[in-house]
Amino acid sequence: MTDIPKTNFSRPNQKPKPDEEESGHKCPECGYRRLILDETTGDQICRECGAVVGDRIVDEGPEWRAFSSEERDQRSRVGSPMSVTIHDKGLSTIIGWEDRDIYGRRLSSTKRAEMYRLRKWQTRIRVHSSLDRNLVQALSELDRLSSQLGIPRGVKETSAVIYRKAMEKKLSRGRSIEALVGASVYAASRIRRVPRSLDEVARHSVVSKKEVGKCYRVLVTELELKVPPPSPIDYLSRFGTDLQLSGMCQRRAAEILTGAKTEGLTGGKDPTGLAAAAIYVAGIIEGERRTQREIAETARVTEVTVRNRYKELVRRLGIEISG
DNA sequence: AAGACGAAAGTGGTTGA
DNA sequence: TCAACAACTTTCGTCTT
Repeated sequence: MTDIPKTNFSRPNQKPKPDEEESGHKCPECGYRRLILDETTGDQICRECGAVVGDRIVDEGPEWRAFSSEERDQRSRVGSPMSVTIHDKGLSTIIGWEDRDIYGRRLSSTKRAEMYRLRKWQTRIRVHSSLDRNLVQALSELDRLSSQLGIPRGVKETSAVIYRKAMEKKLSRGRSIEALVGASVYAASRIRRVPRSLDEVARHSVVSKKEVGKCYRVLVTELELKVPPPSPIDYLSRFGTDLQLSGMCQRRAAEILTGAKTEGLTGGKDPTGLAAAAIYVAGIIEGERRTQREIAETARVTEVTVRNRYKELVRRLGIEISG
């Protein structure tokens, strides 16, 4: 009756202790070895606590190519590249509150009055409608969620676009910002073929999986989003990186999955489970064996699923494995 | 001792009457 | 709306390396 519950490491939500050997480097914030590189920003993002660490390359966004001096003049940089993830698309200038000029001298009274007027208008214009206030909140939630999920910048931008479209269609009425942002992120990650599962999104959100799912369905139908069915191949690079597998091994896994698809083994099956199984088999073939438990944990499925899928793959594709 | 295996029962989502 | 169903999970005892 009073049995102490046994530790079961196959539980998908079981967190490894800090300092335990995991993939990636150690996060200075939380101690987990869950740092992953966001190629688009060069940031190291912790998949555990969402901390952004490492040397950030300042604003490496598009510096336009110029082929003539006129072009150079026209296109020389002013400020950061425009981004839809900033509520006013990054075009605003913030007027400081101090009544001093850039040299620290006090301003004349007429100048002071002018600055006061400017500031007043700025606050009115910048966040002038409830629509904008909603966006400000949504985009900060988007920031948080996408950094926790380790989502690349491009996907984040797509999420922001989807969210804006949802706002235009007034889909935000009666729905929570968090759920709508979660749904946008989920949709965007699938559209851009770096899928996160509904589970993963919901795990880092304050709203339930059910609600995110409901919002997602609304988004798809109302915005007529073209969302491709998730392919197990899309998961390979993420899982492969987490498990520190070579590119060769990942390619082998992709081959196996392609074979499985032509054999009709993929229908109705959990794509993450299939990807996990393919990685298991590929690991053995390429001499980079990972245990079923390790793979199950990174793919967030159970060992049993990995086993069932890989047995099926081996049997139906006639793959010989040794060891 | 860790990893792999498979049976059996339970769970949540989809489908079709 | 409900039952049947397939896929997946949980749990656990056993075999293999």
